[in-house]
Amino acid sequence: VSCDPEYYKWTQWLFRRFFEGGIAYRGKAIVNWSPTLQTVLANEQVIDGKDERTGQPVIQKKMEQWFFAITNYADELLDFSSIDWPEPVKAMQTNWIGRSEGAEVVFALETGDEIPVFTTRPDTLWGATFMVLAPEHALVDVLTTEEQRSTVDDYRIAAAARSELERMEADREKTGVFTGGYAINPVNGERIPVWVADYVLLSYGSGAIMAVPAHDQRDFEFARQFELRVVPVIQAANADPLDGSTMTEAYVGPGSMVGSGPIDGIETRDAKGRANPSVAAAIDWLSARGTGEEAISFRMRDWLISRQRYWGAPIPMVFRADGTIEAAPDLPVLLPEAPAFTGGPSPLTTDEQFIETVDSEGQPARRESDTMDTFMCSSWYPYRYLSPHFGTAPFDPEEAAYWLPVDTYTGGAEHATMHLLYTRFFTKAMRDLGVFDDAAHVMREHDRDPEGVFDEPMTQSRNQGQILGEERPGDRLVVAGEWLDGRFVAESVRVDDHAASDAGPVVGELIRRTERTLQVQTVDATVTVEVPEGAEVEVPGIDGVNDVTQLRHYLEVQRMSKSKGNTVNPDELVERYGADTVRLYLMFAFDWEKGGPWDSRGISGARRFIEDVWKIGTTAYEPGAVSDESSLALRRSAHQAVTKVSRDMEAFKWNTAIAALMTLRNDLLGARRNATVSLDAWNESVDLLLVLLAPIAPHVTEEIWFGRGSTASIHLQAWPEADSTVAADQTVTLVVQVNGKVRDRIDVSPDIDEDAAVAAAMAAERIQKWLTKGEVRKVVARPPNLVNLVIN
RNA sequence: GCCCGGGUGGCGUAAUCGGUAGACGCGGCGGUCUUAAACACCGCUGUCCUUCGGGACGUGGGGGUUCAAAUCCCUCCCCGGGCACCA
Repeated sequence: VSCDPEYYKWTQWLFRRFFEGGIAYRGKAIVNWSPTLQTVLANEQVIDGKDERTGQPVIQKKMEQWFFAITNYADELLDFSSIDWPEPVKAMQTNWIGRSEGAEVVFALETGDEIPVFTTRPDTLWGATFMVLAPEHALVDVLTTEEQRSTVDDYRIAAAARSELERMEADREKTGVFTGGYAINPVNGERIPVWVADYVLLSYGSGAIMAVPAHDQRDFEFARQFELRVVPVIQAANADPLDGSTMTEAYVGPGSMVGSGPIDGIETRDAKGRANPSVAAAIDWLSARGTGEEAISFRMRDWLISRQRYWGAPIPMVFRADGTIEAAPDLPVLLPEAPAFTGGPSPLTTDEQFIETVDSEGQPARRESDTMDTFMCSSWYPYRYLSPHFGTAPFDPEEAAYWLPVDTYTGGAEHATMHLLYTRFFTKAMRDLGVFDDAAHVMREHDRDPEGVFDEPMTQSRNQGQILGEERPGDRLVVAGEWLDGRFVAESVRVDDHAASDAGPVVGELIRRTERTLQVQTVDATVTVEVPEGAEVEVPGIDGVNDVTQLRHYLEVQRMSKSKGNTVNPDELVERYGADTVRLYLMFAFDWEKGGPWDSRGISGARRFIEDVWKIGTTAYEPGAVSDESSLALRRSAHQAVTKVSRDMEAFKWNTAIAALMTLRNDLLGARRNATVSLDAWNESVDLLLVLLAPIAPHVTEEIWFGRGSTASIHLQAWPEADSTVAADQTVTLVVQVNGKVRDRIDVSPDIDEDAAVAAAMAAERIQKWLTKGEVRKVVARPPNLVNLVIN
């Protein structure tokens, strides 16, 4: 329970370690502020300019906050080589981290200042015809001439007022203003104008760019908007030379460098970074001259963990009277129990009892009133599970040495760039700050190598899909009434699933209902039907006076939500079918990693299966005329099920594991009918069915298990291993193809050799007529499964 | 626009290495039981043609490689998810 002080004491303890180790720091930055939630949010928690919880817009605000230096780990976080995680999650994290290779190039200003610029295309420097700074860039003030001052100030104020949402609007026309200042292009000494525009973001790179309009679409649009020079420096093969004054879009593609001094003629490709010859040449040339160097830039920002909220663990820091900051000496720093909630700012900011404290020297000081992002608590909880009441550290090193890392972790893919990224970072930071040192020591004492054990929190991860709402057709309505101004005003509405389309003036499926207005899909149109109070509504099967609210409208397949009325209540299902049936159906009816729409009809098959297992396991079996052959056949089925279920469970293929168990069920029912199976074979097969099913249907299998005379729980039984001799097929089907098409199937021994297989194929009854149609030119034999005869 | 998934019967899905397409289940059809219905049980169920022997077609579309393609290659279309003025 992460809100319990026994837990968050250790969250705070970890924060303190992070602070002492330089991972946690206080910084001033432009951050996401949610006016709705009255708090700042991490970048990861802002989606399309809106907060991920309530979907309300977020604004940008400059504030001093606590950050974690997750960017220190950017490169290591890109390395997934030691873990088995889903491709989409790895791709999302990779994109989120956003590594770009390029160069940092320093532009000198006429004021004497310098502006470093990050670019992935240093080879196009000779085509840089202007510079652009983000509106918030510190040097804008310095650069702006008196003439341009008011224009620039107005633009910056307007940019600040613009929400993140507006700034991101696609296809927005480029805006910007000239500062009046100039920079010197370091490669050719050219004087280029410096502009301010909000398409340049302060948060990425250095907040300033060199603009190469000929070869960057955004710069091109800006150049055309403000009539700036366009100078091409890439010549595509077999094409006319580009003309900067007539180009209609930027050229981004391969070719060779032109008008670029020392790198003229060098090939340029689509490759990134040094893999592109022109980029490599430019970096080398810049480094040699000291005007630039190779550089890597990341899209990911440091993790902002301050929250102006009541809940969450208080950040255990103290502001001292002399302006310095230190860690709170005693942990936990408890949340006050009952602060005054005003609906405004966090109640902690006004709780003087909480705020007032003393520093490590006993001098009056003030507490940090912000709490930590709750993702902080979830970043390390698997470690607390090891020893939830351990008193002297976040976890018991003995347990950590034994268990870590987590073998398998499952959850939704929506956590890809939040929880699953944070927890990887957290583990790496904990490792580097020595939090796992004691556990590593224990491992060495037991002659185990701790190398790499604490690099990643979870070795294997899988994402489950989502069960969506069930599709449902709307009621078929027959509406009588009259047309009035394009609407149909009803006198009566009747539900009739079989009504002919000419059974009334408006007949069709109810698609939507809002209050007393119906959308009815007729054969050729969607009709809006107004149902006045007092109009007659008739719903067969519902007694008494009916009302429009009893009409059922169409439900499309989409996420379950109360407001859409498409939820399925698991408690009701468990009540009706039993927990084992519901669980089994959920595991059987979908590809676990994919999910899909709920189908209420299918659950009967799961229920039937459980009932069959019950009958098989609880009704005495009485063998009749026993044959070794059928006894072995049943045992084979059971042992093959062991193989399939074991393999499928490891692969999270619950649906096919259950299908294999259903096949065994079918064989057991058949065996009981024929009664030719020995009692031993029957009992062995039933026991295997129960043990294999136990993880999926734990209650019913346990009850049957004890009923069959066992004294120990089925869940304590060893996982069965298949006997490969028993599981081996006695005969296999040899497929005989003619020109790749299946023409016959014959039963053969599994160890048939190639010659015998071909001979059997040539002798197969249904092959004879094909043999008369031509000569056998070629034979492909894959005994014991297939023989293909090529005839023409 | 870029990056990931995915597209197979009426439906959910299956097919481990390029080798029997459709396992398992739902639904549907036929039958047994029943006064009847439900339940249960048995059989059939990709599409089309058929002289009932069988034949043709079939895994989003088109093209290719191969004795053989749901599976590999090229190309296009559609659906879901993520990112996106990231220099």
